[in-house]
Amino acid sequence: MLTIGQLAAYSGVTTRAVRHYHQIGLLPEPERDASGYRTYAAPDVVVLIRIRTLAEAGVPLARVQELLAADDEGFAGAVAEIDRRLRGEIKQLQEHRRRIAQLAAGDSLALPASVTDYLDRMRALGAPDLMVEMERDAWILIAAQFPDQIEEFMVEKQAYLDDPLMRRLLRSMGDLLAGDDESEALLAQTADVLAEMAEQAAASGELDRQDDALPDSTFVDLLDTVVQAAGPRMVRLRDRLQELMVERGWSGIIKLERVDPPGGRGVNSA
Amino acid sequence: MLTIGQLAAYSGVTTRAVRHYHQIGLLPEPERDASGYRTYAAPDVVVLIRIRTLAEAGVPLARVQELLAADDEGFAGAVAEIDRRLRGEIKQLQEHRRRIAQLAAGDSLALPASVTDYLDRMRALGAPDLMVEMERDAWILIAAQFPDQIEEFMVEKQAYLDDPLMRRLLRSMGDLLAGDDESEALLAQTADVLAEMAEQAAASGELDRQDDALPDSTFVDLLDTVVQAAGPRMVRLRDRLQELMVERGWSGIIKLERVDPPGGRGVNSA
DNA sequence: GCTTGACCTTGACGCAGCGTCAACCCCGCA
DNA sequence: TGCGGGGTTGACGCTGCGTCAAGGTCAAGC
Repeated sequence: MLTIGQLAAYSGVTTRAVRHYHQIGLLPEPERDASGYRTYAAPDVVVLIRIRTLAEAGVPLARVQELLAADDEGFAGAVAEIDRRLRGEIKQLQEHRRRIAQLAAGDSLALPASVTDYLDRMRALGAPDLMVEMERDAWILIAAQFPDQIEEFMVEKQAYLDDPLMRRLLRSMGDLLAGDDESEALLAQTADVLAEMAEQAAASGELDRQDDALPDSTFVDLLDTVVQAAGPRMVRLRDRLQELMVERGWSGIIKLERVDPPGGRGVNSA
Repeated sequence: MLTIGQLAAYSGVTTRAVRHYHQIGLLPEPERDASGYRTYAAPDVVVLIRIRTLAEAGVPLARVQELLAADDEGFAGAVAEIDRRLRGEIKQLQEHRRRIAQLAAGDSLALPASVTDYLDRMRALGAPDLMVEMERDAWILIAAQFPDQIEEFMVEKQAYLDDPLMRRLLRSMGDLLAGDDESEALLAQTADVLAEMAEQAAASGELDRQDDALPDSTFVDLLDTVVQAAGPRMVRLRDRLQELMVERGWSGIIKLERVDPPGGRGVNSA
């Protein structure tokens, strides 16, 4: 007669494992001796070695019983299925390796290379850090929402960076954010550039495509909160620019729409 | 402002996952609105997308925080370590596949091919099923205990099967087990064969090697319980044969030892 | 204003396969 | 008889959530 420790030693498992197998009903509870110890004999060792053999081959405990009782045919079928599962798990882990290698290769977290290229170029053209970070967060959201279209978007955006108007805008924004406070003249100048870009976008028909790309108004709201997250100063700046844009006949910043300017035309009505 | 469901949808995870991340402190708990709902904004979506990106690449949640905060160098190091882990898991699964393929290829559970070959040959030579099953279980125990020596043992055992004495023993055992009851004549005949084999083993020095191979007397006891598991009839048979063997100057069956026979010599003293 | 259905809340169990205490009992030896 | 090294049951921990359970809330249609 064997104690649980001896059984475990002969079978090459731990005592904890044996008790676990009892608990899940894989191994029947044996007789107890006078003091409550479980008592085992050779057949238990044999069964336990079989269980261990299967478990070490990756068979889930829940299926071990079935396999122990299976005939040759059933056994072969079950084994084939378990092998399929193992292959699937291996493929998944290999996919994990691929992804993590990509991350290590410099993909900013959650952004494809095309977007990080774009952001790098913005920075190189003098865009202030705060603005680049806002762009980055916005593009993380967009890339998650429209993963299939992100590459087209980037082609378009890269083309924009060649436009002298965009260069001027980036410089203006840089100037605006450089000091602690912003001058009205600088704000007006920035708004002028923005308005001019809006006209150009309207002329090229881009505004219509924008409506297709961003049909979801709540998503636009979400993008808007990126600005809020950038801090109160950025919000104030955005609000001021929006006011100035309305005077120039445009509402919205993320999603532009033509509006009637209040009061006169281009006149400072504040 | 977003609810947890909207946050989850934008980030591509489940609400349950978001709450889980709160629970483990991976994502800070946000403000609540008047009715106790969690309220989120864009930065939460951004962080959550980053978390998902890492998690989908196989980074354990416990390390995600660290990776989000890491600089390029630390990030690369951590990624390398995670890749090592993934490689290890893949290797383990491949090992599982190898083993399960072996099992499917016909290895009886927990026994190498050499032993199943031996058992098959025993059966072919007319050994009764009950005896072969006892042998099988005994060899499962031995193979688990002495995995490195099992092949040598089998070479020796296979040689035995060529011995005419062993053939006679198998036939005798078959005859003994064939009926419901066993005749004294058959028992005596079987004991004679056993005694002759013992003499032969002693002459070839095999008994000494047996002492080296089975130093553990408790292991011999364990092997003995294999007989008990085969049923009361087998136990009775074994006991009777042992008595007869003692008369012929041998004790034990699994581990033979020379003894003084009681009373006369080869005379039926029962 | 009331119902309905979708969404929110906290809390808790479940999964695989045990590892690892904790608190207590039992056995053999000096 | 005391001690040290076993044994026993019970329960929590780990990973990453899924899935009830039992409500409270919100928006919309009647």
